[in-house]
Amino acid sequence: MQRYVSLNQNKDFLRLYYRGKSCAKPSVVVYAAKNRAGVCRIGITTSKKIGNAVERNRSRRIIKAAWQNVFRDNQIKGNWDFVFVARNKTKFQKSTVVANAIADSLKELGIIDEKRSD
RNA sequence: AGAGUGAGUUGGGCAGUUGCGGUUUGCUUUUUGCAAAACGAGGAAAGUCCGAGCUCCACACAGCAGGGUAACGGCUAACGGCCGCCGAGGGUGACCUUAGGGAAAGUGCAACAGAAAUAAACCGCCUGAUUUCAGGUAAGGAUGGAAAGGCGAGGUAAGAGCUCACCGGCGUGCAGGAGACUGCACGGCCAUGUAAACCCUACCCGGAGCAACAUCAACAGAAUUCAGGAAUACCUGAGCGCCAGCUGGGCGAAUAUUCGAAAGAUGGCUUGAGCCUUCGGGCAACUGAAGGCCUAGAUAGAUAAUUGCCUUAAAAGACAGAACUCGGCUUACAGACUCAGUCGCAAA
RNA sequence: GCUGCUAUGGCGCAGUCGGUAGCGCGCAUCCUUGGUAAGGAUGAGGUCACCGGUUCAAAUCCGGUUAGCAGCU
Repeated sequence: MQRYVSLNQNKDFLRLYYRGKSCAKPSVVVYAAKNRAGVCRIGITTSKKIGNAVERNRSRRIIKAAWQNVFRDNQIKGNWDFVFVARNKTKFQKSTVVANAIADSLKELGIIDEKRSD
């Protein structure tokens, strides 16, 4: 299993916000777009509205753990860039809840198959 | 048992599964990848309010300007910090608070009210004159935060430190103390408040900050001047750039420097005024010796997710995330625990 | 991470060597007009971001807190 590759350029985030497909859930917002990098890359946004540094770090870790569960349990067609935006509820939720939310979002966007996500 | 005071500790633990960060070791070996091991956020990491180390700017210089501190003695690398102690204020008490030099060097300000605000006569009182006034007087009234030291007695035409006792303040002398200061005696009777207003006195401070700075890579542009003497090299004068503000003074010039543009890699980056234990010195802050230990170094940013058990009356919950590093201060903080004083009540 | 600046009526701003806080636009009422706009008159609206200190007295001086904004490779 390969570790995640993170997005760190502001232009990558802007590209997903303007060009990518999006799906909003109460716990997390997902943006997705295809890339040519050969791997799947993710970026996590935690704004100052979430809270102080501890709460932002907490949200980031929960999303990262949820993404690792989704990436392990599902087959992703092609290479995509993802941006996950934390919301106010994220820091109070378990990572399993957030993982279900991400999986549902990716199904709606047609990135993963319905069958494999049991 | 109750109320209250001070000081300190802690800030969940254990195990399983899936994962993360740099380090070390081994295998593979151009990078890289794989495996194993131990380690991996705080008491405030926060605010950035002080003080230092470190780096660059003349290994940093002088004067002015500017800023800071403020009883006294000590501790410290240093400090605006800490300890002790003095004065003042508060509390029945344990104890707490305290930017606490100088207003007799000078200047400014003191609104409104009040007759008058640093200088005195509005009412009143007394004397002369006789209803216009002149003089004396700070006892009493009224205003104010503050009204000419307070209060009592003598004294006087009425009054007044005019005189006296006590208290307060100032000065001098003596005694005690390391000193601030305290106690006693004597003297004269004067001094509003404000210095977190300017200021004076004493002491301290050069500037900027790890996004500093160094090396490598990359880079399209601009500037590096003029005069005189001389030998292209040097000297003199002016200019330019840098040296936190001004003045002096200093430094600089072609594989170099400065400005601009671009923003990438590596170092700086963790062994340090370090931590623990024992013994010694000191009332204490702190310090000396011996022994032991190595305890985060990321660069969009690593400590997570999930399950079970323990602790708890119950629920793992408060405040909160290192970013060059230390010493403090301030602010935020659920719960739990320890120690030492105090007060009144009851009982013995 | 570091360095600065700001907070005053609904909005934009004065006032900061202390002495009872104002201006413009906006708002309300009245006048003017057949009616409206413009104009004129009157009025309301303020914990001077918050907490403490100095002072007789603080928007102002001093310390702390909160929020917002700007700059630095």
